[in-house]
Amino acid sequence: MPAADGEQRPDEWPPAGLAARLAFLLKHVQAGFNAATEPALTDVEVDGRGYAVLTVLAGERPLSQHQAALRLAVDRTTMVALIDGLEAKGLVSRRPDPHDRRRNIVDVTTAGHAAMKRAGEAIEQAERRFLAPLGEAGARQFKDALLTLVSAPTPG
Amino acid sequence: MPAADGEQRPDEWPPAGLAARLAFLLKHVQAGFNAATEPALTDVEVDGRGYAVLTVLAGERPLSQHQAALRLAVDRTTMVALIDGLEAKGLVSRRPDPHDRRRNIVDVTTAGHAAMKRAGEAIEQAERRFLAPLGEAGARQFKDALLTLVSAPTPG
DNA sequence: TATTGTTATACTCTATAACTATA
DNA sequence: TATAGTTATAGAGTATAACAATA
Repeated sequence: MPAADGEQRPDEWPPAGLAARLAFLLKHVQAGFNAATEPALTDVEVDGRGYAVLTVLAGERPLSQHQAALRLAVDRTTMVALIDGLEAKGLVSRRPDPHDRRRNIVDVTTAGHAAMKRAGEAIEQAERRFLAPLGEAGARQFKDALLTLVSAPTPG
Repeated sequence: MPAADGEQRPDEWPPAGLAARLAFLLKHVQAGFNAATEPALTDVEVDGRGYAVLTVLAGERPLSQHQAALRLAVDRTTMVALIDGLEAKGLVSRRPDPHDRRRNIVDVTTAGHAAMKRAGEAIEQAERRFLAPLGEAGARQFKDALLTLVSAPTPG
């Protein structure tokens, strides 16, 4: 993505031939939302990824690194760095699973819960602003559609 | 994205805390659609990106590399490699702009038009399959919503 | 001076392979 | 043998900086 914001748009946006292409639309909606969310999280200790990790860890406990990785659909090697980052900020802590010492159980600290709450508020506000062009009912339908596709068996 | 397909999903998918988070939904819908599209394009000479470049070049002529880059919202340095790839396959050709010799005008060759047509058919079929869980009206509404967001002024 | 194409370079994100320790 | 965490490494994708040619 090229500066997504600072970059000027051509006269015709989106280009006529791609205005109905799902891949193009998804890519740029995602880029637009990420660009809109980033500044909203500058005051918080976590970015969108960190928020997602905290949310999964806080939602279902206790969770090992690998279990959290499965729920987020990221590789367990990716999870290592994510947890490292959160742990360095004191937002989570690792401890060995007493029942299976191969595993690290990851707990969300008090500071982690606080950061998650603040990030969540900023994110939800960013979502409302971003989805405003759809209207309230339209935004709800849009999210429902996304959820349907994400939940769909194989293809989604 | 971790093998998106081969990877097993956890019991709860998407995780409860993220089922309403736009970034998470967009990321995984996009990943799912890309995974669904890729095999559909194995027989064609272009991938999704190449198809998008061809479509923009064929839709509004003549276009320089930089103009095409603006329409696709990619950097002009990125466009160089994209055109290189298409040119190596004989799908586009570069020629200097007679009115401004700093510019390369990029033409879609006959082979390029043929590849674009075949890719377009495969992609549209993949879209229909992927969006099937929404129903016909739902799929149309979903695409309309994406287009609205992509077209929105600054935030999208 | 500014713009276009190009190259070299670097950065982000994430996966694969291989190692250690546990099971 | 298989799994969890870790590390090192590599690949994809894309950006920034700098240069040559042209305007």
